[in-house]
Amino acid sequence: MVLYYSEYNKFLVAVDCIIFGFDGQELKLLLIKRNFPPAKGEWSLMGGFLKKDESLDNAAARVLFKLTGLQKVYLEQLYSYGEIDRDPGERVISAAYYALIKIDEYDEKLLKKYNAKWFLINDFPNLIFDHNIMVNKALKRLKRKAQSQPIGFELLPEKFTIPQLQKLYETIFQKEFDKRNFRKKILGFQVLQKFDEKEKKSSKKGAYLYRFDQDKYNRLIENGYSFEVNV
Amino acid sequence: MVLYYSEYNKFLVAVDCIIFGFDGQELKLLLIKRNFPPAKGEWSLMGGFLKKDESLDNAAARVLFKLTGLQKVYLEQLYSYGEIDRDPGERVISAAYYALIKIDEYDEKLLKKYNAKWFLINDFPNLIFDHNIMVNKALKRLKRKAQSQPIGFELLPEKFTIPQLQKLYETIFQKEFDKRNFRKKILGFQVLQKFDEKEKKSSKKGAYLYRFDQDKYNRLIENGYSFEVNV
DNA sequence: CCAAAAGTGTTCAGCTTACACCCATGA
DNA sequence: TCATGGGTGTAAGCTGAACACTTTTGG
Repeated sequence: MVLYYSEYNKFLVAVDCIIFGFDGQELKLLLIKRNFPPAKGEWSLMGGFLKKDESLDNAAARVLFKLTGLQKVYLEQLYSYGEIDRDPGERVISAAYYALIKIDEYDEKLLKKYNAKWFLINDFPNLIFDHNIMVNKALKRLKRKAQSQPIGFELLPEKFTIPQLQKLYETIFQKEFDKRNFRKKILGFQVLQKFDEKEKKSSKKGAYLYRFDQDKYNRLIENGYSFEVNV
Repeated sequence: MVLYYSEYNKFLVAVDCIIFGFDGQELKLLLIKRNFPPAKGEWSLMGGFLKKDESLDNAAARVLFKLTGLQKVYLEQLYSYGEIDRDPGERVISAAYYALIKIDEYDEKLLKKYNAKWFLINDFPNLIFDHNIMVNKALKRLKRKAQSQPIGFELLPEKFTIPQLQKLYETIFQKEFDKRNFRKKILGFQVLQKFDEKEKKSSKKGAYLYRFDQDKYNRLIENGYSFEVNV
C-alpha cells in the first residue's frame, strides 16, 4: 500500500456520549465515575477511543452499548472538540455524540460495572475536561431538534399518554405549556395513534395511551409537512 | 510526561473547508483542483492536515487563510467524517468547517496558486471522497442558520442595499420573496442602519445603503429578541 | 364523597401573505 | 420619454395564546 500522507502527524481520537433519559418527571443524564487516570474518581461522560476498524459512528454506538446494553437507539453526532490541552493526559481529539434512550431499558448491571449514575439535568456534578461544555451543547441541540423534529418520542416508552408527552416537553424546554393548546397542537400533527387502553398509574381517571406513527410521519415529511412545536 | 493512552491507535486528522461566497446574483462555492495524489486533477474542497500545535478551529482558519488570504471571517464547524474508507489514500478523520466570505475580498493570486475556482452552488463538478456530502450538509446548515440568525450579512459587503439582501436570501433559500413583505420584515428587526448614500450600479434610481448593526443586535439578543426570517 | 388528574372550545391579538401603483433617473 | 428597478400600505386569513369547567375514579 502506498502511503500518501506519511509526513503528517497522527492523533488519538475519542468519542464521548451524552446520554439523555426521561424518568416520567425529569430529564436525566447518565454519567460515570472514572476508575482510571487521569482524573480518576471524577465524574465524566462515557467515552472510548476510536479503533482502526470502526467509523466514528460505530465507535459511539459501541461505547453506548458498552454502558447501557442498548442498540438501535437515537444517536447523533454533536460536535468535535480539538483544543490542544483539552485532555491533560495526552492530546486527544474527541467527537461528542448524544443519545436519547428509553430510561427503563438500560442494563442495571452494566451501570454498576462502570460506576454510572443518572443525574437530574439541572443538578449534576462538575465533569472532567470539556465535558460540561459538551453537555451544554447537547442540551441546546436537543431543544432545537425537539422543536422541529419528533425526536422526543425516543425518550418515551412505545406507548405513552399525552400528559406524559407534555411533561417531557416541559422538562426539555424548562417551560410550562397550556394543556389544551399542547394537546391540540400535538394531535393536530396527526402522527399519533390512539389506543383504547388507558394508563392508570398516575391518575385515578386514567389517560389514554398513544403511539408515534413513524411510517405516517415519514409519508407526511415527503409532502413538505412540518413538525414544529412552538416553545 | 506520563502517557496514559499509549495502547490506543492514532489517526490522521484533517480539516476541510466549504467556502461560500455571494456575487450579488448567486451563491457560490470555492473549489480547488488537486495537484497531488490521490485523486490528483479532481475537484475538491480546500483542506489540510491538523498539526501538533493547533486546535481544530485554528487548523480550519489556517487552511482558509492559505487559500483566500482572509482572516476573521465567519467560520463554523459543520460535522466530522470518520468512515473507514472515506479517503482512498489512507485513513483520515476529517472535521468539515464552512466559511462565509465577502466574495470581493479574496486574494486572486492565491486562488491561482491553488487552482481554485468559484462555482455556482447548483452547478459544480463532482467532488472527491465524501466532499459532496459535506457540501450538501453545509448548504442545509446555512439555510437553517440564515433563517434564525443574521449570518447572511457575512456574505455581503459592509454596506449593502435591501434588494441585494433580498437577492441573497432568495439564492440561499431558492425561493422568491415579496419585496414589500421582505423589506417590512427585515427593517422590523431594527438592526439595520440606513445611510443617506445610494448605490446606483444596479438601477437608475439607486437604492439606499444599509449596514448591519452588530452591537445593537447583541443588545437585543440579551433581551430574548429573536431574528427569524420566514421562508 | 372528595381529591387529583384527564379531557374539552372559544375568543382575541398578532403575524404572515397576497396584492398594485408611483417614483427617480440614465440612456 | 421610456424602460428599469426602487420604494410604499392595506386587508384577509391563519396561528398562537389565554382562559374555566366537567369527568372519572381510587381511596
